[in-house]
Amino acid sequence: MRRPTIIDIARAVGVSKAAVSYALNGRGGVSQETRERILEVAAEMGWRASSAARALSSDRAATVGVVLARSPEVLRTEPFFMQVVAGLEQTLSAHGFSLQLALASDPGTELETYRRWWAERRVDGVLLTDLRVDDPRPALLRELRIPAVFFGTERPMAGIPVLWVDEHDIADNAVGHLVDLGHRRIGHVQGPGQLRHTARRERELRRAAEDSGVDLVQDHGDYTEDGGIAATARLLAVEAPPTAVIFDNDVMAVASVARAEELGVRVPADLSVLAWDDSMLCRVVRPAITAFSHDVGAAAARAALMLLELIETGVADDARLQPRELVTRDSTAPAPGLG
Amino acid sequence: MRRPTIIDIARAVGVSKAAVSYALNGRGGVSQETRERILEVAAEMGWRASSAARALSSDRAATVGVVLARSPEVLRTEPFFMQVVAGLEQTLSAHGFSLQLALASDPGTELETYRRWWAERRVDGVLLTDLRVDDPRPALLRELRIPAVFFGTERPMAGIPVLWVDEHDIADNAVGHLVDLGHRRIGHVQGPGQLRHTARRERELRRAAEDSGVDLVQDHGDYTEDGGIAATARLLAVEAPPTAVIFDNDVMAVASVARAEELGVRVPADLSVLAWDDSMLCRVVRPAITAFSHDVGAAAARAALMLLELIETGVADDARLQPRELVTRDSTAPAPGLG
DNA sequence: CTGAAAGCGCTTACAG
DNA sequence: CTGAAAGCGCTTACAG
Repeated sequence: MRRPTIIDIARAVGVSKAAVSYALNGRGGVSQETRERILEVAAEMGWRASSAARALSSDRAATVGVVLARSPEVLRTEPFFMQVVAGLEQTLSAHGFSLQLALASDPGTELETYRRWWAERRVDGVLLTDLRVDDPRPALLRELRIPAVFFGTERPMAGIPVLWVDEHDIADNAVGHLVDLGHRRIGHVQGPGQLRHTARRERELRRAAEDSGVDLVQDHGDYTEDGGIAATARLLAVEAPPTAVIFDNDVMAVASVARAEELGVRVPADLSVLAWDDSMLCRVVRPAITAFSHDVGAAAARAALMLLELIETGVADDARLQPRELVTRDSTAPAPGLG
Repeated sequence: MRRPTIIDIARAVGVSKAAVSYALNGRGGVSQETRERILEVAAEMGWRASSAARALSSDRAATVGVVLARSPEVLRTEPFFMQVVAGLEQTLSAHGFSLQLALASDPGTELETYRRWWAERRVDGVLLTDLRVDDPRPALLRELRIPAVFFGTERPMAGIPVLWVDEHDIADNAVGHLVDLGHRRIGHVQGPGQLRHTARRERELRRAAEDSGVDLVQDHGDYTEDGGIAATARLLAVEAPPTAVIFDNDVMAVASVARAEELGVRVPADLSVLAWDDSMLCRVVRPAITAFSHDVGAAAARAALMLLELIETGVADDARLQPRELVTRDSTAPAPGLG
C-alpha cells in the first residue's frame, strides 16, 4: 500500500498540488467547492502530511524535547517521571505536537543532547526540570536560542519562562504541622545537594524552624532508598535525636519507614515522618505516610502549554504552580512523651 | 546563530554538496584528503544532519513508536512502564534512533495512532505489548506493512516477531512454592480479562493446580488497587477461603496487603500473598511481598534490538524472555494450622 | 480565486 | 575520484 501524497490528491481532483496544500491547510486561494472536494479525496485516501516534508518546508518539527536527567535507578522507582511524561504527552498531542524523550545520566550528556537536537532541527523547544546550582543549561539554551521552559524552579528566572513553586509556604506548613503535634527537634533528609530546590528547601525549612523556635538538623540523602536510610540513621545517631523527620521525596521517606525497626525507632510512636512528595508508595506503606500532594501531571501539562505559547508567539508569561496540599496520614503523631 | 547545512560546508571546503554528503556518510567518491577536510570543517561548524531532510530523502524516520495503552491511573502507579521506556530509549539512542511515545486510553485511539504515524512517515516501526483477546492490532500492522515486534506475548505469532515468555514454568513455580508451604486452597486475582496473558496465566495456573492436586479459585481484578482489593474480598468471602493468593501484578498485591486488616486477614498468618511482578512497592510494604522478579528494562532493550533488526533487514527471529525468578520475602508462610 | 515555480536540506543514481 | 542534477513531499511567495 503506497502512502498517498498531495500529488496523488492533486491528480485525482484535477488541480495543482499548491491548491491541495492550501485547501488542506485551510488557507485562502481555493474555491469552497474545490476545497471540499480535496478534503474529501484526502480523507478517502487516508492522506496525512509527511512529518519530515512538513518539518523541512515549514521549519517546524512540531516536537518538544525533554531530557530525563536522573539515574535509571531513580527513574525506575520515582512515579514522578511517568506522571510528567504522561502529562506532557497528552497536552502536546492535543496540539499536534510530539514528545521527544532522552535519558541522560550526567550533565555533559544532557547538554550534548540539546546541542544535537537543535542542530538536527529535531525539536522546536525543550522543557527542563531540576534547576541545579551553577546550572550550565540556561546559558546554553540562550546561546543556541532554543525556546525553553523551566518547570519546578523556586522563582522566576532571567530570560526563560518558568513554572515556579513557592517553597516558603510549604516549609511553614510542614513545620507548623509538626510543631502543632508537639515536636521540638526536627530532622530533614534532603535531596541531592546540587539541586537548586534542595538548597531552597534547606533555607526555607531553617527559616520556618527559627520562626517557630524549634531545632532543625539537616542531612543529605540522594533521593534513593539507601541514601535516605543512611541519612536518617545519621540524624538519629546523636544524643537528643529528632522526634520527627521531613524527607525531600517519597522514596526516601518510604524506605525509612519500611526499615524503621532496623533504624531502632517506631513510627510514629518514636518518630514522625513527613514526605515532600506523595505517591502510591506513601499510601501502601504502614504506617501510611503524611505527605504533600500535588498534581504532577497537571503541572507538566501547564508547562507544556507555556512552551507551546513560547514557540508560537516568542513569549510566555511565568506561572506559579498550585501549592501542595498536606495529606495527613498515620506517620505523623504527637511527639513522644506528649500523646 | 544560523544552523549550518552541507552547503555551508561545501562552500567552506570548496567542493560540491554531494561530495560533502558522501564524506559525511562514509561512502566512496571522495579522496581521503578531501574527506578529512570535510569532517574537520563539519565538526568545527557543529554541523548535524537535519533530521527532517534526512528522513525525507532517505525515507527513514530513524524513529520507533510505542503506544502506552493503559489508563493514566495505571501508568502512574505501575513502575513497569517507566522501565520499559527507559530500556527502549537507551537502546534506540545508542543506534541513532528516537523513541516516539503516545498514550491511548482506548483501543480505537491506539489503532488510529498507528495509522497516523505510518501515514505521516513518522516511525519506521512499532513495539507493542499486551496482546489482547481478538486483538485487532496484528491485522492492522500487517495490512499497513508496519514493521512491528510484540513483546511479552505467551508464544510466537504468525508474521510478527515476538519476544515471548513461558508462563508454564512460572505457574509451576508459583503453585509449587505455595504447596511446599502446605497450602491446599489457592486464590488467583487476575489482570484484565481481555489480555491474552491473563487468559494464559489462568489456564496455566489451573493446570499447575490440578497437577499438584490443590484447589484454585480465580477472580478478575483490573491491575488497579481498588480492583485488586475487591477481587480479594470476593475470594475470601466463602466458607472455606483460600489460604494463599497469587496476584497478577504488584499493585493489586500491595494494595491488598496494605488493606489486609480491613479484609479481615493477617498476612502471612492467615493468608500468604505472592505477586507476579516485582517492584519497589513489594519491597517496602509490610510484610514484604514474595514476587516474581525480572529485568523489564533489559527485556525492553532486547525487543528494541529485534525491531531495529527487522527494520534493517526485513526479518527478525523470535526470542524468549529470561524466566522470572521467585524472590521469597515475608508474605508467604506455612498454611494456617501448620507453621 | 488559481497555477507554475522555487525552496527547505538532505541522498543518490548518473555522467564525466 | 568528482560534480551537476533530480528527487523526497511538502509550503509559500509570486504572477496571472
